[in-house]
Amino acid sequence: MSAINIKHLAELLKLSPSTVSRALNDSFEISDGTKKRVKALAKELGYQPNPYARSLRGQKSTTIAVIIPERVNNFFGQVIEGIEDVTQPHGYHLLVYNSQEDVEVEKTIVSNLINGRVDAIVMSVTNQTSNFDHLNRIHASGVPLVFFDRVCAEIPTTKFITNDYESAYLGTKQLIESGCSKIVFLVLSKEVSTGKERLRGYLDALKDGGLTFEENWILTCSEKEDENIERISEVLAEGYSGLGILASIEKLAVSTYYAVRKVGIKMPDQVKVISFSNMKFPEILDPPLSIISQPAYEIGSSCAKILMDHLLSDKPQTLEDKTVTLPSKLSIRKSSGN
Amino acid sequence: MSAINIKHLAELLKLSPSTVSRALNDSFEISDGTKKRVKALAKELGYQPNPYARSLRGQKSTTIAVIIPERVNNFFGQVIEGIEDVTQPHGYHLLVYNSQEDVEVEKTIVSNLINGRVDAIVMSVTNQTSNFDHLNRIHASGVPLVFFDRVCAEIPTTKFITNDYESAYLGTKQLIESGCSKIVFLVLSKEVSTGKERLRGYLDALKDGGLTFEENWILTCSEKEDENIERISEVLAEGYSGLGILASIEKLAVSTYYAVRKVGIKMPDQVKVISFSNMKFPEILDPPLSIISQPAYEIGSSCAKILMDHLLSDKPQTLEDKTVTLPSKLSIRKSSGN
DNA sequence: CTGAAAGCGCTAACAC
DNA sequence: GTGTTAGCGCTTTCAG
Repeated sequence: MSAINIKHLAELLKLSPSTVSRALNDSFEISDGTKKRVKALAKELGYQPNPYARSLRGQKSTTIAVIIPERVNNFFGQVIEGIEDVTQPHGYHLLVYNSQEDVEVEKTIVSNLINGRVDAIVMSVTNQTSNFDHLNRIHASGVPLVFFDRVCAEIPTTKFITNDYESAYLGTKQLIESGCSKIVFLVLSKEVSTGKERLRGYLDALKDGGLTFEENWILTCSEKEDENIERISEVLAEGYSGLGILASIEKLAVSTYYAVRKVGIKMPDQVKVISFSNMKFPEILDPPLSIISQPAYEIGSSCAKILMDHLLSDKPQTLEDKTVTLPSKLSIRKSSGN
Repeated sequence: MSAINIKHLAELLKLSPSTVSRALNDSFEISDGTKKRVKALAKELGYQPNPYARSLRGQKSTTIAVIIPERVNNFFGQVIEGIEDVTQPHGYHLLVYNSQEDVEVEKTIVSNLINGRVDAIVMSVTNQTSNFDHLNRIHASGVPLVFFDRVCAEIPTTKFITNDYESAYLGTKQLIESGCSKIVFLVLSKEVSTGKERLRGYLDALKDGGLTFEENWILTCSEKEDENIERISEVLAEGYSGLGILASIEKLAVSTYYAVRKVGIKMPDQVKVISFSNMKFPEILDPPLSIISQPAYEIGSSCAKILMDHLLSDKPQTLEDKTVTLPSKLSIRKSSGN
């Protein structure tokens, strides 16, 4: 409120505000002597420029928005860490929003970002995002936009994803090779980019592995954990021998563990499990979980690097319409029978 | 950049900017007719007020800073979720910063917040924060400041914590009752408020339980996981019968699980473990982990509520100097021998 | 009920 | 090398 500003400094130094400003910004037209005087006083009084005055004047905010669909999640936490490690040294600030897997919330968030609040947006869309008008509007408004993980093919910009198709293919193949003759695919949304690709990989692996896919092998789950455990339990309770489960989301693997306990069967003897997951300690689960882990930190830092290049460039081109794939890693452990 | 602004709207409507502004803000002195006309056009053109112009003018930012020492962590994720759920409906934005357990980073972050960038700060200090000058400066600058979990007793403001002393006491007591005669306390920092309190609880429980504390029962760990596993392994390898471990941080419990595997001993037979932790699925670890879980979401929402009351008040008082304790919950599972 | 004008704090032409 | 002035987009006196 009563914070110190340039005018105030100028009065104390008997200089004009513009000189003070230039001195603080190391303009070449200011003498070393005044620069020192000005900086000394600024430091002494703990002067910090008002960021919003600067933003208004300079038409940039040194702020980036990050929109994720879920907060309590290792993957997104690591992505943000990657973003922050690249942007913080350049003095950028991060506005972090949680769309809570709700398109309406996503729309609201996005509508707040088209008028200069941020210099760029990094986002992963919700499971439900099938209409892209709000994202098109952002893109049309000229705010640089980068997608990661859950992307929008329709928007021509840079996207960072992982090899979802291939990973799901390999995971499924692994289950088949471990002796599974029925493989259930647990998914939250078949509409979202990652869900689609993982489903494709799963289906192709089934075909190549000589298994005949049946519709009910796909279990579309919800955000309600209890419900999911219940439905997975039903599948487990059928007692099909040679059952495998490919969980496309970590939390569904966790629900499977709970279901296994509920039904009272043995993993991996009676059901084998592989999951997409970025948990830190899959080895200490009972049994140790085979996971496909995404290079979350690298995804975040890559997004940020491309944005920094763009934002710090003298003649910013629009962001290239391309998709960069960073490979995930499959780690086999006991849950899948090995 | 070329975004639509009030002046632009005014020209199109053949009105003055001030009238447009008033209409959009539902001023009582504007006729319903013009209000409708203005709002219609604003909506049609997707007008969004420039937030920084508004901030500059109104001397408030509708933005809150959240500073956490670590990003990939369930506890902090849940806290932020709690904060966001309260602040988002009021139109507040969240700048989230990660101090990475580094006081210097914390200082830098904080110094960027004293000049109007945010209307309030919610923070949990780093493990190393023992000098409070930078926090005092914030407090002196008049920006409302709320601490949670890891607090600064020295700064007279509102703090939300959990019953660290009591929880550690109960956890230790539980280990003693399960037959432990030596209990090792794993801690990252004995300087930080939570570390101090948990240590006190642990020590008092030892005393009341009739165990004679020895200096080497406290194992001060580092941020290096490998090193921690190594040092915990050494303790485990001593083969002390009746060994218990109280981990004051989740990641140290995880390291203990790895150490147990490395050394090849049995949990809970040869070592019993209880940990502070907010992990989502302690039941599916091998063995299921006894945890003291903090009410993270409530802590976050409580911080936010008090700030909202303050910020939305007509005559904001300074935030009361008080500490609110929200109780943690001890859940006993097999890792501690039950 | 509406308009004109000032100013939030900063920077960048434009003077000199 | 330094000062004067204008203006970023908005709200809010003050006029009428």
